[in-house]
Amino acid sequence: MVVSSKNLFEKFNNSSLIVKGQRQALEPGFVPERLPHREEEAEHLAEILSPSLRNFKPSNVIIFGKPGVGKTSVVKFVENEMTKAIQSRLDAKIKIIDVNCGIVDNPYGVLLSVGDGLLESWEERLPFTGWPLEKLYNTVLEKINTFAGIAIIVLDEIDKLVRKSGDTVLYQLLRINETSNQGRVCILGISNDLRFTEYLDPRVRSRLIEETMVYNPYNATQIYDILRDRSMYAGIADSIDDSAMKTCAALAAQEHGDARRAIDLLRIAVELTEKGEEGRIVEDTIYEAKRKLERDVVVETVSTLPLHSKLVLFSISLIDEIKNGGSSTMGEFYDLYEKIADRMGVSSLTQRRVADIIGELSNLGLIDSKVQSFGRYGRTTTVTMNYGSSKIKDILSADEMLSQLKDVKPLQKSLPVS
DNA sequence: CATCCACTGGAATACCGGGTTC
DNA sequence: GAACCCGGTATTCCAGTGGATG
Repeated sequence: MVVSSKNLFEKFNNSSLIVKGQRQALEPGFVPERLPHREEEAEHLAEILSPSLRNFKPSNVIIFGKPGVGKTSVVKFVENEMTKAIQSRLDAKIKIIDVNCGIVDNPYGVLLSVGDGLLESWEERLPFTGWPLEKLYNTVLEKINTFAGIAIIVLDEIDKLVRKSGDTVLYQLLRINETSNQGRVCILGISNDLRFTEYLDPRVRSRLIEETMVYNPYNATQIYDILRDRSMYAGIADSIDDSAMKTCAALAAQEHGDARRAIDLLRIAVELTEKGEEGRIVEDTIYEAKRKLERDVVVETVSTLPLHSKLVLFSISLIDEIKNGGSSTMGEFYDLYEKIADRMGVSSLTQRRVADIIGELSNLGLIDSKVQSFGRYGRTTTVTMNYGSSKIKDILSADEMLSQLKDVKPLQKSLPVS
């Protein structure tokens, strides 16, 4: 091995030749100073929330829109602006509490986040489990009362919360305004799913949804503008071909106008270029970035799967291999899965549970599954692989526990001829 | 239109981390 | 600090259901 006399970090240290500005501008969480094609939405939201500056409770709002259409960005942007506005008015008592329901999706967690968001000092943090829900709720209520201002609770991915835990937390939060004589809460929900309100109790629905906003997907031109903006912030504008930027925008526009994906692509293209020699982002770099992104997503999702999901996926890929891309039925891969689990010395899950795992894998896009009826011969789910089974097996083999299965072959006789 | 297999929704159970009480 | 309470999560258990084919 050649050991250079230079410091090990030298080659990473000298800043990129491509990124001459803020690198964060290419990261998912970045909130720019202006939001191309979302100015009106930001203004509208600010208008809805503005009563809080005069100590009135604003209407509750729900923002709908597909992923990557700027919902969260607009909200974060307005939050920042509002924080600035509060600083110049000492009389306004406002707290903004962010809850990401994609992560915190149970009643206890949501109430806890609200309670912690109202804290004045670090010491009074609430226990993250253990208390009866009622006690937690009363504590939160008390805190809101002593705060005696307006708490704007931002529930990102509110649809996930409702789907998983129902609407009781929302009911409780809304009830604060009737019980509390001092503080007020305003709920700002962000949802990917237009229909989640169907799961709500009518009383909750009418009180929660006082205002709605629907953000439409961006088209290619709009994404192009966003990308140009971001490349300015990042200082990469001179290093990227216009055609590459257009391609990037076009690819993302095809996927429901998802600006986040466009920015992801751009970021990866930048990273690829930094490692390569050309020093310029061209159209091909974007396509290469796209392939890398897709590959990474599959590797990431497969390798972070829980053990039993991996085993199920493994069985499916084995059968897929034997049948040369054919589909397999519940009976087939469940038998195989049981054998594999047995060989590994772990107790197998029931078929019921495996049926759910199939649903999860299918949601992740790793497999396709559909229920098929064979008349007299009953009903079953058949699944097909979405990615090459050898590729999936490779990723799975990276798992220590599974590497020993590399050479497992299902017995031919266990597979009925289809 | 009966029949067959397993899909599917919900109740039940087990276990976990953590607080509370005595 | 043992025994118990609490809510969350994962899984199992059970029973009702679906739907095309023969």
